[in-house]
Amino acid sequence: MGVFWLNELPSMELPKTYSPQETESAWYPIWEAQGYFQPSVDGKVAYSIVIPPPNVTGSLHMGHALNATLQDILTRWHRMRGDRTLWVPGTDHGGIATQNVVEKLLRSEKMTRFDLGREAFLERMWKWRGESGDTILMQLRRLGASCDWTRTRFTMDEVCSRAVREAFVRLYGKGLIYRGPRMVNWCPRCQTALADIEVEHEDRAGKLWHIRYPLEKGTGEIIVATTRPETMLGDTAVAVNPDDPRYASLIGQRLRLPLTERTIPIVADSAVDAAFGTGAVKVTPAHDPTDFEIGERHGLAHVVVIGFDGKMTEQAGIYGGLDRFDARKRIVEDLESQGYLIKTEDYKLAAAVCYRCATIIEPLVSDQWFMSMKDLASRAAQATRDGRVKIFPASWEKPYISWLDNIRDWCISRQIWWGHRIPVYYCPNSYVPPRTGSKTLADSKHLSASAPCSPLASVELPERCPACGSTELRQDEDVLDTWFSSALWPFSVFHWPEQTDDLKSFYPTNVLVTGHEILYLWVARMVMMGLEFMNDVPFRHVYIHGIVRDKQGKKMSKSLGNVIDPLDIMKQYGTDALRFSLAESSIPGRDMQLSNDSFLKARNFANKLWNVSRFVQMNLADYQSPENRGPVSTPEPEHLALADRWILDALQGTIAGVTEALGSYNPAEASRLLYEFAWGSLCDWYVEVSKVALTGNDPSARTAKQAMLVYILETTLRLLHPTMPFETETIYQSLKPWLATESTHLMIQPWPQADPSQCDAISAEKFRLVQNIVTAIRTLRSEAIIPPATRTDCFIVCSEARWTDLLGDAEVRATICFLAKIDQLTLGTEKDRPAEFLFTVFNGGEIYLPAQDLVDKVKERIRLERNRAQLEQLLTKGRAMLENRDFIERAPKEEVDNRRATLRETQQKLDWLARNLEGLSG
RNA sequence: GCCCAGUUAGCUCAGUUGGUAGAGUACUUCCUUGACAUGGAAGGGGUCACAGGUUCGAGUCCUGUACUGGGCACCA
Repeated sequence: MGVFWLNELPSMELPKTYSPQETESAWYPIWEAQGYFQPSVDGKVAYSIVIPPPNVTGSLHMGHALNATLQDILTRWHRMRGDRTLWVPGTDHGGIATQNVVEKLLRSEKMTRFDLGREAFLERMWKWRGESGDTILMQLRRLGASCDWTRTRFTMDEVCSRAVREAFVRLYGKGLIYRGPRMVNWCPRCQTALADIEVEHEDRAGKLWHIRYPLEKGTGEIIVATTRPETMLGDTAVAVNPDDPRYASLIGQRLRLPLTERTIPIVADSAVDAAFGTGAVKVTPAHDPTDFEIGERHGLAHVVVIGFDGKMTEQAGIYGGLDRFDARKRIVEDLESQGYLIKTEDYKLAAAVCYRCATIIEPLVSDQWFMSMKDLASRAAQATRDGRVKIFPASWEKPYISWLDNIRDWCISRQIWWGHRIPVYYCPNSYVPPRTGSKTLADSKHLSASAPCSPLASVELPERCPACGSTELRQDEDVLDTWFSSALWPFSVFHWPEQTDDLKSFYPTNVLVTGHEILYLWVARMVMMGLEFMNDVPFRHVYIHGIVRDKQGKKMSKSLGNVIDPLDIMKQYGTDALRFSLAESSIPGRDMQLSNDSFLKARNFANKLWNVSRFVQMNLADYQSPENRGPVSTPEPEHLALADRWILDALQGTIAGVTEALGSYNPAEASRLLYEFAWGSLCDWYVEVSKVALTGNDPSARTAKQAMLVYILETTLRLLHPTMPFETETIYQSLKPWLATESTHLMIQPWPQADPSQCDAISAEKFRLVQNIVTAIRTLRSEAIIPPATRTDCFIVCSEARWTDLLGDAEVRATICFLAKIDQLTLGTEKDRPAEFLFTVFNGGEIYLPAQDLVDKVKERIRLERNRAQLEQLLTKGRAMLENRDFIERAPKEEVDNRRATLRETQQKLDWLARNLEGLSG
């Protein structure tokens, strides 16, 4: 339970086993209690992020975990950099999605929302949201999200609601919001209109029915094809292309509409593609957007045969009352039995479905609220064109701008109850829009024209109609699209329209972090609203991350049953491992497939970090941190050994690289660099090398190494903290006795600064040679199957003058001996080489392991022949290149020189090999 | 139909300005040595989807093809 041992045990030893569950639970409340999540008052510049508010429905899924992890990495990083950092959390009421959840609950009680009535239903909604609305926020805490919870918002709290009303009233006043009858996408299941962008297209198997429409007079006929035969009852024309010779003579004549008593005209319209099907189209103005437009052009009547409930209307005659799909079946049967059905084809169609419930959309004419988008959209597009809103990765800019350029007006009214009710009021003398589904187009036009009072848009509940003084005011029944309030989120969270300090300090925010699936639905609209109401963009950067997919590349979804629950991963591998894994997989511009391998890798990395920290700590017992050296002491240059200079150089590269990667929204690169440094450099080499000094009998060398280890580890912890906050904080606490600092928590330590003075390319190259020699010896031992426990002597012939000093250095020699399990290392010339030996080469010379009884001459010969074959291949390739005159003449001189050097090295190695092979046979 | 990505080791994926292809995992061999077997050392394994082109040189740049995924439009 918790990490109380940290506070209770004076030794502060890290437990032997890394168990994330124990170390992760304690820090969050401590950080929060310290007020670290709130913006510091003394930061130089503000840095703010506003969370994409998750719906109050459901709980944290992997997409949320990714989104939140990336935001938290940025937030923690900027906080460490000393910025006045704020991450605002909150939730979205989620409109239709949330209402659907509660309606489902009602259904299990055999009730509908209409049974309850609006008021009781909304009570139910609020109760439900009170019970489960904060679940996801608790889970974000669990993930480590360093949000400022004192600023938590909900899109339907009073602060946000007021902003919604204010925005609506202002837009209405400018004439940018209007109401009117239009053809909209209607979801018969959700019982509401949807915006175009809320309609998804799914490929579904369908049929194309060919139906014969006989001419009213004479014996001719026209064959039309349709995927929705039930709409034929609402046909008011058949259209053909004016240039289609097949039908030229028929234009203006009338057809008998099968199954009805009606006749309909044949009209010519250029929207008809003569090449498709029969070239003749049945026209149903009341039930199809294209037909609606044809109908407008030709003055065709609307015959509404499908109602808002998805059932056939009275106008559908004997089919009235049937569900639209049952009616389709019946109509096809009747057409067939009466000889009107010519043929039926299989047909693949992109069905328009509701993005919330996948029900097939019915295009219907209805009276709705719309928002004019052209002007707002072009300003938004301009903001990206001139760089005020930059999108990362930039490849999303083109589709984003193209969407804005081709925008159509936004249907913002919804016929649901959960949401912001439209702040428009009607008196008895004003036009009242027809209740959806009950009136036709013609009715509402009439009512609108004759009303003496105008509807009243008002932020606060008005007392009376300003025109006629009536106090009998009725509010509009519709609620706003949930994305309307989301669009105001970046400033409504700061109490707009109040000019609060927060609004002034933190708007515009620095970055919006989101997936590309809501780029248009949400991001574009925030930019438009920000420009409109704040006269500035809502964020400078849009960081678009990938969508989490499963191993088959499918989007994770409950219905597919392929979800990986982040809570399970946290339980199994730890939160830090989950975070690291998400960050490391988050390649810019690409969706990610998370596999168990990825979590495993991250968990093992966390474990490695834990253990190297234990190693450092176990070796600090006699170490006193130097005083008055600032928070972390860099060892004095004169005490630095080769390996120290090398790791400092590598650390500088890592600091610079990680900082650059985070700044360019590339957490995968940052994670990769940290993994490589921590594991590949620190653990694999530096720690091993340090054992020589730590176990040796030179106290000053020991102390210097201890200082180095503390410094390197502590810096690594800081670099890793934004990604793995819990583990790094735990380790940091255990390291505090040696830090010579008043520091409290790692979370608020400064981000490491790259220090060019610590770069040391020469030492780096020297150390690489040491690595090269050690690896060569290890390989040799492994190939010759010398057990690790067996120590041997080593004889080196170094033919590069520049390395002889290095290999003469006692410390370097001790290092090589330790790492390669060598007893006695001798430097000499070729003529002194031992008589019996194992042999290999490195980039600067020859390595002999004098090992008389270990040499099996036959095996050794085979081994060396194999090595020779490899080298010869390289040599042939290298020679061919250098014999190519074009290469010599055209390639950069440096490149050619490099090749020459490499070739010389290879040749030399080969010579040595050949000579030793001779020696072996002789 | 248009546009955008992707195609690299058995698997999951990196690869910045063109210069002899990398990681994790899996596999083989050796090792439980006082940080770590959730580990260490070494090794095998790749015509970088295909076909052209540019270039001294292409995984990387250009064109085309195939397949996969995504976005947009049409869909009577």
